Amino acid sequence: MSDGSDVELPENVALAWGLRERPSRGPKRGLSLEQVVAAGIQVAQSEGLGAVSMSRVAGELGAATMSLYRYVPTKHDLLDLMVDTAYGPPPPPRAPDEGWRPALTRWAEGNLTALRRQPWMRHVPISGPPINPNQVRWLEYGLTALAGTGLRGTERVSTIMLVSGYARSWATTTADLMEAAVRSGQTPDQVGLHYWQHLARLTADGPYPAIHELIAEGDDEDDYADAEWRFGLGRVLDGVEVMIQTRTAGGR
Amino acid sequence: MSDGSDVELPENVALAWGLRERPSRGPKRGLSLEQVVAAGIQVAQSEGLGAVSMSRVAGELGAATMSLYRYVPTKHDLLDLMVDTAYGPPPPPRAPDEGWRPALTRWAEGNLTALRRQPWMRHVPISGPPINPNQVRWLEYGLTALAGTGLRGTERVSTIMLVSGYARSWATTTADLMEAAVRSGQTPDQVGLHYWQHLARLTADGPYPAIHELIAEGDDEDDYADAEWRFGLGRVLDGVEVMIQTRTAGGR
DNA sequence: CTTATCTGCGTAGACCATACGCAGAAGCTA
DNA sequence: TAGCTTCTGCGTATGGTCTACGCAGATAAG
Repeated sequence: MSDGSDVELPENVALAWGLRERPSRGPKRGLSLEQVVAAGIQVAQSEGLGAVSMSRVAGELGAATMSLYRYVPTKHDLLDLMVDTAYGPPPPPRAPDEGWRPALTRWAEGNLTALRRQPWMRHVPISGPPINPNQVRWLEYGLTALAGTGLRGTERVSTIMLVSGYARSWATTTADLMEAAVRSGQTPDQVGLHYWQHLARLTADGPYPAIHELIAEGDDEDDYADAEWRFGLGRVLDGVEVMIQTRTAGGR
Repeated sequence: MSDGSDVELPENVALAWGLRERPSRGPKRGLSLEQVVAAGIQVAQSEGLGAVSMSRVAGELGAATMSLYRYVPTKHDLLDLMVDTAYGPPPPPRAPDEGWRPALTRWAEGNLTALRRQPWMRHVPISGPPINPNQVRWLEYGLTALAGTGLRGTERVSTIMLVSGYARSWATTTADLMEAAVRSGQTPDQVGLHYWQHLARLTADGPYPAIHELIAEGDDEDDYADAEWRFGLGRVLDGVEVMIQTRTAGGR
């Protein structure tokens, strides 16, 4: 019956997958987990993650603070749930006749889009490997993009982590810049300009030749941001391609 | 005298670069910024970032909570300063006769080592582009590794960001796993095993062929962690190499 | 010696997460 | 139908958090 390898699911995971059947004894619940999560997302979206407190979220629902703890074990679990549903489902998976590269590109851009639409998500620390429903769906589609490439299992996983890590860090940096701009009432361009000015001044008297060369070279692109994203992603995928080609060619 | 393009440095940056001369009027200071930062690091290192509160750090120094605000404008600025000094200086820069790839590899591994030595750093959210002294030094050496490769300025910056982002996200995931293990009194291997077991159970009845294939393939490496790190880094650098070679060969 | 300025720091305000326990609602069992 | 069990929302309380404000005393300039 039980083979001993069974370890019961952590509470938060069971919750995320909807595996907690409501008991039939007591009074009916006035709220639902989905409502609580949605209210949390709404607060985060409109006022930032910092505004997400148990009492603020409860207020949004017309409930008392402590009521939320009937739906969620801990605030951090609520945040995890919020991230999972705010991320939403992944973009369409690789089509039968599609190459791995366009599929993985779409997957990466989906990551970026999700993070851009809900920028507060970048401030929720990653609590572990992907285990919640949407996270798992994203993982599935990411792996699907790499099926049949000859990459080993761990390599496929590493590649997915590599790409999503890139999307996250890129989204983070640009969103930080954007928010700094809004805070100071400037355009992002101005903020970027000030950054380089400050950097130039601070490094002026020190041994920073590479930075000076960089500054001297100047930098006035139009579609700067998007080009930079594409560049990084292109490098990552080129690297993956190199490996795939050696696998496909060399056989072994 | 002033050409109008001058924008004064933000307070926290000036502080980080030691550009705030102490005024000569009042009584002598009982502490120094360095001491405050060091105390913060010590608390973070021994009890985790969560234990770093103004009162805890002040206690470490035998001072009152509010005294710290004579040295640091805000708690978040303290955290930024802590990260900058805990990161420490970068590893040796690219030697004259050294290729870009070993130099950048060393740089990436330096990132990883720093993050591993002080794992609490991963929980301090990145507050903007690198502007504090050690951050700038790391940037300098990273760019140095790419000097003379034919890469444009923005491309060099993107590459650096790509590599450091990879190091950060990889360090984060492994440290999370490690801490989860410690918390539950298991070995990291056991935690990893449980993860795959849970994932298998949760996806058992759903449309997750790629995940099932991954699980079926099994995964029992010895030096698993390190191999995975090297794989991702290798992919990134291969991608960079592709671009450098087209630049070097094709001219324009 | 006066005066300006800076120091450490006590107090207080406005939050926060969450442990505990209670009154009442809902269903199960007899 | 009665009683028991279990579950509900949520009030209260504990023990934190950051930091604004302002005061008493120290220091040095004029």
